Amino acid sequence: MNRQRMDLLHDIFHRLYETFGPQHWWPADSPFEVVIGAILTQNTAWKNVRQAIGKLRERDLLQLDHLDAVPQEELATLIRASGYYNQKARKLKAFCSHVKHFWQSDLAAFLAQEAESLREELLGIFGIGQETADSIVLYAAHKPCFVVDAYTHRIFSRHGWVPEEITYQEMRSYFEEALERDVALFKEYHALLVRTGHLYCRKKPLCDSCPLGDYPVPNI
DNA sequence: CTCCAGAAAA
DNA sequence: TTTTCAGGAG
Repeated sequence: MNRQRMDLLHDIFHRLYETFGPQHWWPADSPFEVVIGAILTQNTAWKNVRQAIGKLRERDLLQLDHLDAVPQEELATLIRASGYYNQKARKLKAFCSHVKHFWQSDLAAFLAQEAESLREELLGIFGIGQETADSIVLYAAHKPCFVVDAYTHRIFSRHGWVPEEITYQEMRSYFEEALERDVALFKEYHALLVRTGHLYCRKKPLCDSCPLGDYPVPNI
């Protein structure tokens, strides 16, 4: 395998880990709560998602059969703080409905299947795209699937480590082929990249104080 | 490419 | 006030 890439990825990880420490992802009390969070946080700040999940917890809706029984309109008002609430209410209902019909609401059994088939089945559910599917595979099913998000692409393309027009699949392979298949490593790596993107690799980048700021960034 | 949408930082 | 956000569907 590409030794250069392996060294680069490990060096970046250690720098970020030394800087930020463990991120304790995913912040949730159960696999189902991970799924809910993964859908609610789509293009939305996590602070808003926490408020929405708090509302669901108040009503004891952080269980699949409970959430499945709530009308979509009522669910939408409860998750209002997370934005796109009508879309996301429909997405949550679609997930519950799928597991209910195909797995008799046995979420643990659904998540226990082999990683690739789980990923493909997730992608067939309304509202679950590649990043959300991979987040669920990694943080709810605890299988080694590297999660790529907008920050990951932004950080790596800005440094010239990957081409700007790289696809999601190519980005995922870029990491999975160079890193050991370690679930804990994948969980921590993605969390650290999100932290870095959130704090420094913004649309208006703050390279001066960024822990990766001394890596060369080619002029565009 | 456009729509979905509220919250909090900038 | 404007920008940005742990994206995905049509």
